[in-house]
Amino acid sequence: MSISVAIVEDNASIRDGIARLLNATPGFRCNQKYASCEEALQSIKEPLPDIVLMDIGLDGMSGIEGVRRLKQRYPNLNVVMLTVYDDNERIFQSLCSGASGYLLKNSSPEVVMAALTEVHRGGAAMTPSIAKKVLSLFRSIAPAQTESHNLTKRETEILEHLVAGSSYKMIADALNLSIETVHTHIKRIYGKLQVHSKTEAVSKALRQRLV
Amino acid sequence: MSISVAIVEDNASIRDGIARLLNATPGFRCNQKYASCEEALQSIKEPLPDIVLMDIGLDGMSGIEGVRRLKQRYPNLNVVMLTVYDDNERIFQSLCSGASGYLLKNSSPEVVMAALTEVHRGGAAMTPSIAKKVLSLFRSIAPAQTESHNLTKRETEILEHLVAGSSYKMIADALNLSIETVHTHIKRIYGKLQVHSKTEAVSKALRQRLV
DNA sequence: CTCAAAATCCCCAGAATTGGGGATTGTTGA
DNA sequence: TCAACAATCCCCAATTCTGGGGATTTTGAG
Repeated sequence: MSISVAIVEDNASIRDGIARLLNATPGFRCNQKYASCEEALQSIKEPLPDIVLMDIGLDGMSGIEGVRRLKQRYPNLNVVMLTVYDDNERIFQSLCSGASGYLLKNSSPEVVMAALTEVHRGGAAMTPSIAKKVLSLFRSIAPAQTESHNLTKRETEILEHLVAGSSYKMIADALNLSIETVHTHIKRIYGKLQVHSKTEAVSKALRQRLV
Repeated sequence: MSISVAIVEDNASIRDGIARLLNATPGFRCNQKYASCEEALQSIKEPLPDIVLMDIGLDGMSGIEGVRRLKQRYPNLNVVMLTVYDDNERIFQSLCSGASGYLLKNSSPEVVMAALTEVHRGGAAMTPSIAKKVLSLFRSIAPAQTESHNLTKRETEILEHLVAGSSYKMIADALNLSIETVHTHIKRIYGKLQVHSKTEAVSKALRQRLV
């Protein structure tokens, strides 16, 4: 079965050009074309396309807001941005809004097709220059790593359950342990993390990426 | 001028195989091979290779620590991870340590070559499945989106104290409230966040960047 | 001004957590 | 082989949370 692609793009000639290209390429088809996010949000329906190609610089709602709303309504829908913008802010917003890919309009048709194929397989796609910026953004917002508290395997496991919000009893049931054993492990965890409550432990665990 | 590549890889047959492949491919050359990070850090020198291909699962110093030290000494050196691991933690650590790419060992030679070319051009390279995980990690550490749970100002304030690990009594003291007031606020917070304990609330708050 | 929302306070009872004690059984590295 | 450590389990008492009820006062937007 070929990959069905929907296009959201205000420039009619670009829109039709991409659609024609897709329909002329074995393995792809395009039967949904929209000139705006509003139109897409209103008209798109089951059966959903496999992938939505989304422009950013649209009249009315921007493509970034568009992908946010599309993903909200259809969380499993794959949206790939296809745009001329390569500034950090737009990349950042798009990816945070749930886009599965970010391509620049100067990409060759082969690159776009390859990207669509990869996304359809469950991956994500970016042009290398975008990937570079993503990595840079990634480092800029990454929390600092801290020293190891050398928790044992069991302790780490129990800490994960704490983060999930489980009570002593729930953890005991899940791991087939006595509540007292869970109690003991948690006492040791508190000692190693230097905390005195579940909330503190959870907070520390999440902030320091212990889980 | 061809792209010069150094290899850090403990398995001799893989190491020599990649080197042979590179030297047999027009546009690439490989004249630096190391079996460990220690060896690479000691022997690598000007003129630096254009790119270092780094394994992760090495004897002695891991490739992640290796890229950190290499980038520390040569900030402009490009390092690409080539590994069998695809867990979030190793990806995260590698990229934060300064890697310009992350490839899986099951990638075809063509993909590896293409990635090296892109990195040499100043981009970054990832296999699509890795890119997917990077985007997911990206979202997980991205700064706040605004109030989706419409907590009031007071409720948010109290949630912050919960995240800090405070007890009802400590919060009451800090905000000059009665414990019962804190109790009431927390009951409302639980309702809005759809949780039933402090740990769950803290976990949700941190994961969704509500604080 | 007026009304709804926010913020404040109170009681109760069952459940859960915390911090002290202990103890036994494996595993494992020196 | 033996000590250190991980993992398991138990008791007790004090404290803290959670989930129901209520209630009153402040505040802010229309």
